[in-house]
Amino acid sequence: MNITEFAKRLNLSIGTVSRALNDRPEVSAETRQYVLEKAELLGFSRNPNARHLATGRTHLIQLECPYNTQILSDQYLVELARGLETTAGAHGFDLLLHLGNHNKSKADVPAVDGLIIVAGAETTLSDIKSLTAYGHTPAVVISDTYPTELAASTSYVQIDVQSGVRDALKQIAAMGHKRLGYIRSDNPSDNMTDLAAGVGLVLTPELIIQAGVSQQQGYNAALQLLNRPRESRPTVLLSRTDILAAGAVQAAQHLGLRIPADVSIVGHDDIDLAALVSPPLTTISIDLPSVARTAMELLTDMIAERSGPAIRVLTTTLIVRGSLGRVPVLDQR
Amino acid sequence: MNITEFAKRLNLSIGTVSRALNDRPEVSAETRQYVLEKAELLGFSRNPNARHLATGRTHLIQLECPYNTQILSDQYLVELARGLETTAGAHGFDLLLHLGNHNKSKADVPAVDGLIIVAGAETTLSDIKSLTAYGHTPAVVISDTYPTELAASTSYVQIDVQSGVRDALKQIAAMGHKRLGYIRSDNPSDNMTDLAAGVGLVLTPELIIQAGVSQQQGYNAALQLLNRPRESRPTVLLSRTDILAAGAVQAAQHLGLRIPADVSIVGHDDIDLAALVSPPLTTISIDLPSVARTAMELLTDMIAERSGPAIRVLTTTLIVRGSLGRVPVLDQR
DNA sequence: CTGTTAGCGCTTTCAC
DNA sequence: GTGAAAGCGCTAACAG
Repeated sequence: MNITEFAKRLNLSIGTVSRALNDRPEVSAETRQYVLEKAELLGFSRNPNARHLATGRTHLIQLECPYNTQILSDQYLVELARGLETTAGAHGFDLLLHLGNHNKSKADVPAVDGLIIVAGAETTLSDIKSLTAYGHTPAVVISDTYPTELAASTSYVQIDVQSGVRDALKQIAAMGHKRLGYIRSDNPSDNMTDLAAGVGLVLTPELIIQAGVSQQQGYNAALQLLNRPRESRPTVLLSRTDILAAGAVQAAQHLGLRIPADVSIVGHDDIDLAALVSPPLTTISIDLPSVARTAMELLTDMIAERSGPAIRVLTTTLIVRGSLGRVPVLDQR
Repeated sequence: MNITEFAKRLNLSIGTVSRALNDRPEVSAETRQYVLEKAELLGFSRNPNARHLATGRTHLIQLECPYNTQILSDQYLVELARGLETTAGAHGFDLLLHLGNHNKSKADVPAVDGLIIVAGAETTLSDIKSLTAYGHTPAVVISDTYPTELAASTSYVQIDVQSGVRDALKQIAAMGHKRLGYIRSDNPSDNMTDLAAGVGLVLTPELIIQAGVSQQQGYNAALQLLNRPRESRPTVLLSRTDILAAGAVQAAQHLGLRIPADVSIVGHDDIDLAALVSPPLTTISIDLPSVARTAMELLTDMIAERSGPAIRVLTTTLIVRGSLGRVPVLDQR
């Protein structure tokens, strides 16, 4: 049944029915009530496609993820998606999922009101431009690096990883550690050495391992670091993600090292897994619900043209759990 | 720019342009080529909403997940979603994500061509009916239980958990185990006791624990089972999910039990995690890519009206890894 | 093979 | 406060 037939049954014009259904102020309360009741009764609901065409809005937001990226463990992704969906729902939007594993022809881009782009290490400005049809579709990019150039109609939620890392390093130094190992993912652009130096820790190149994404890769990297001779073996490992850290925990255990008595391990992201590993991971927490909320609010504001593009920086914080302890006595200098 | 203006610039009628863009056979090759080139050049692309209204199709498939369900670890969900998206993409469909954590008013259901419903323990037939608008929208339900009643226009991909469980139990029995512990999730309807009996294993009620979903819950359940007096302590634990099994592994290790020398552990689902735990989990594998492919093909066939609702049963298979071994000598009878 | 035109089902002016 | 009618931008049936 379409609105014409429905209106006919109610002896009303389609205009009135439409206004009632859209909660417009011009209809009398009784009429609105009557229309709503009848719609329920007769099982009438409007054709979304027709509304989309008439209004130019679909209430759809596309979540665009890179296919394989370091920070995105599956848990991270799901936790973020849940947060986004909740906020989106509160604003009347639905989430369209693009995991980035298929190359669509530019022709049949779905009609979305906006995009949330989760940036990976390889996401370029030109990717963003083509996704947003050169700024025609409002978008929010979630990234851990500061945007070098701003695209039109594109906001940024920048996750300031440094803030939490700095806290972690401070804490690590306070615990007496001198030799830090760093298991990093694929992102080449971080200045961990400088940050470490800032708290008096020396991070030499041999103690930095480019690991990747998976727990297995974290395991291998940690093995390599922990198999060094005792006097140059790091007493604490910092990992770019919790998944890598979980692998590091396994590696330590396989080598018969106790955590944190023999070696401390610090993760990053604070996904659910972090608290479940044993010992639970001290980790640098990204407040994902708050990332999701911020991103979605920037986006809905732009869609509603309440405001233009903006940049929000969210800091990360250290969550202290059992995997970080004092430096072993033997390694105190 | 809309199709009218675009056609005008090409000195063609909108009909011809539309046919060329839709790859219809009635246009000459040169015209089609010309239209395609010009579209690219002038940056013209059709308004999806107008197409949706005119064709009655959106090329959108809604992925409906229960909010919190036992089988669905985040990894399981993402692996399934990736598979679905790949197959959907190959058929020209996009995926709309509904994680089920917001209650939408029935009024603004998005316009989708079909649904994939991941059934949880609490998903009822009436849930399915309301999601599909009482069979008006084609749907495929992915479930591990056999549907009691069929909804109209609704196909089923049933994951036959029993097949793999039977294999696992056979293998467990062959390894000499007598006392089996079972860590189950929230789904009350399984006949593990009967299945165990089928291979000569006795599964008494005390050795079945209703755990839940999380790794922590698996840990607790395993602790409870493994803390029993030696002569009644199970020598092998079977878990309903890999996440629970991962918790069980932790519990065993905390109790100083070696896996599999002192206790064997078997998981379920074969998510990526299973191979990464140490020792890697023997687990009952659900071939998620194949679940995804089957579901999506059933759905696209129904959408295209190539075929009606159907039921496909996919079996599970045992993947043998390090966490399952022979029964300890002391426990041989 | 191409042009013309009638819908698709709604929203939204514009009258009254 | 309500009705009538003009779009929204496309597809597809119908002529030619």
